[in-house]
Amino acid sequence: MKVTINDVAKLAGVSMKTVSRVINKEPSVRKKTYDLVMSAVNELNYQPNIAARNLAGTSSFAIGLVYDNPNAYYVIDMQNGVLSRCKEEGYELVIHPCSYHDDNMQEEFKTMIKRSRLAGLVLTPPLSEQQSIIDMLDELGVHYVRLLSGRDTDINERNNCILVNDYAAAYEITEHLISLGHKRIAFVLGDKEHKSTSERLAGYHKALKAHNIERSDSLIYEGSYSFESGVNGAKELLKNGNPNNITAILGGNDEVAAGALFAARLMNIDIPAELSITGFEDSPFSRQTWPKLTTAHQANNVISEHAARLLFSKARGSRQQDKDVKTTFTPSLVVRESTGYAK
Amino acid sequence: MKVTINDVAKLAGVSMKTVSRVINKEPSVRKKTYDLVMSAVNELNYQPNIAARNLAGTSSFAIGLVYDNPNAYYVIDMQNGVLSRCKEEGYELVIHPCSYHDDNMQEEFKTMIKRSRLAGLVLTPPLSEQQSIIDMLDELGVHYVRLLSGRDTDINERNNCILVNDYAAAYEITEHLISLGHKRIAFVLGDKEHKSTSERLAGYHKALKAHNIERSDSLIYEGSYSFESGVNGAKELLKNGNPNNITAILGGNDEVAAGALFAARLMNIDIPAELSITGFEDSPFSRQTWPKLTTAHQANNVISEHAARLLFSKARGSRQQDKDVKTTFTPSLVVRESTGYAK
DNA sequence: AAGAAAATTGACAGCGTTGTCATTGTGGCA
DNA sequence: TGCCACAATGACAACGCTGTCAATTTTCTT
Repeated sequence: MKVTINDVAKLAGVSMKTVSRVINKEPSVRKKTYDLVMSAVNELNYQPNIAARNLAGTSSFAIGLVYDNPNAYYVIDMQNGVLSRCKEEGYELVIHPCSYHDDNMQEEFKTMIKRSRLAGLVLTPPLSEQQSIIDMLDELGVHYVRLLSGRDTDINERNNCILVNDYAAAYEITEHLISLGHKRIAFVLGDKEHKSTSERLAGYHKALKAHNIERSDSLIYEGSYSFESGVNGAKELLKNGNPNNITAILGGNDEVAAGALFAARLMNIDIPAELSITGFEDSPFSRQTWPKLTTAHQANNVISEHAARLLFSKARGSRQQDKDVKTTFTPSLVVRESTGYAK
Repeated sequence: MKVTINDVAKLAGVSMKTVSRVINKEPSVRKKTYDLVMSAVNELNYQPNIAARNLAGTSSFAIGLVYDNPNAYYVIDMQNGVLSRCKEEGYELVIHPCSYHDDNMQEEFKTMIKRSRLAGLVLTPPLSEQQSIIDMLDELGVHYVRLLSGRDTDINERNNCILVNDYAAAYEITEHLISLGHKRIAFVLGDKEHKSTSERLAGYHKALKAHNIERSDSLIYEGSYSFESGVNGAKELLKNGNPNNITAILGGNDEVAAGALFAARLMNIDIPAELSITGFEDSPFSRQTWPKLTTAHQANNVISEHAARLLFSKARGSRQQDKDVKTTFTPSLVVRESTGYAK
């Protein structure tokens, strides 16, 4: 019933170890032997036993994805990207959502790492930006790759990071609004624990400056990456008859923008005639509002796939830094119906 | 560095096997011995090696969640529910999205099952409703629990199913609309491959009949569980000046309802003054549209947690059918702003 | 063509648990 | 008290693979 490595070895007429070499794609196996073994593998439909490999080998055949993010679309994209790479490599994916607010999270996290002896971890914001976590992983000697908001110049982040250039993207979005004649542009920020928040804010400031538009703190609402925050932010910014003459609102992400849209509707404000709104990320969200959102496209599944790629190439030993691993991504502007000329 | 079962045994002054018994909660260990071992476990902060347990034991310490569902909120809820149970039991969760359209999916699926020797599987619709999959799993002798749309009376579905009574929920939703005076109630159906679609339709029919309202095929749009389908369905149903005098639309789920809402807005139809719309599932979606959706609340995370519960209780050997496993769930009506009196 | 170096393969001992079965301890009953 | 049944524990061999290192074969030198 169960086919083991011995059965394959017997059929191929080689030693068990040689079969092991073949399935692990180790070098120094003659082509002829390789083919011989592979045909035996196929004939018997052999599936290596993961548990045995984990036990005998130094590293395991599973990687972990760690996140603390309430945004379902984001998480699913991340999972799918990493998963597609895992499939390719014959690894399993263990998902590990956790809450960074939780005090004993870190301890629990450590336990789980030690238990499962994962081959590596993909960390997403904001955990990827938390120094204490990084330190712990370094101490434990675990391979990991961090997904971060950052610019090309941030290469001091060693070589285990995938950077998303929110700064440039925010610049582009802001400039788009400016080009439509907007000058009083508000910003509903995301969680301040996320580096993306400060990066996006910095990009926005930079664009304002480049076009000689004065910045004002009264245009900034410090919120979080949620629909509710978008609602509250817009309400706050526009209350009392919009004293700041805001003509456009940058949403920290698509959810926030959708929330702002919602609030605008409650206040009978027409989008985009009276107010322009933009999102960030281009999640399905941005196509399911009315009107559809102008946003910055960020292919989270592609990004996370590259994160996994980088992780595997690191875990395999840094023989070669895979060239097809792209380590910097810049979201690009997608113009839809939620932005228009300033009134 | 690494603490093994031997270290614990030595410290506790018992044999390795006894420690094994304790950590596996096997009966027939004296209380005194148990405490002795446990204190050694705690002192050394011992973590059993999962790989070794998998290899030596008959079943592994991970379960799988299988889904083919584009709805991110749904998937995340499912994952989180199962995950919370896994944490409790010290198991890992391996996620396995797959596409039932894909021809070699089944083969690939089989391979992965054999590879990872999972302790069990939680299957979600529509895969849980696909006979060929069930047959394959039976043949492989894998434990599984199915999440299905069905009624209490469907107990012929052996005892490894968790039922969601969409029939009753659709009845309730439809009755809600009828009580508001609606008589021309349209229905944008979900994918026909999903049993929930026919169940929801049946509940709707039943409610119409109970209130002597004639049914009409011209009020039914056969779509799928997506936003786009909701848009198209509503457009189709209401086109040419709404010849069927539709005053309410049942969305197959919240996404569909959101799509219908979107379409209505494009057609300048006021919700709920001119048209009532309802969703299904009470996903975050239903609170992020304007107006918010009347829907049927379905706690997917709770449901999936119970599915995992059931799976564990089965896998442990059917000693006792855990009484705290609830196997039937009926979504309940949540009235929000998208429904109103018929005009 | 012999000898050395390099490439390829194999033998064998773990990896850290659990299953099996044998051994020891404990309490009940005649 | 002595014997038996049964509960509690232990010894030891798997589980299916990989790491190590030694043996063999091939290739290259001169």
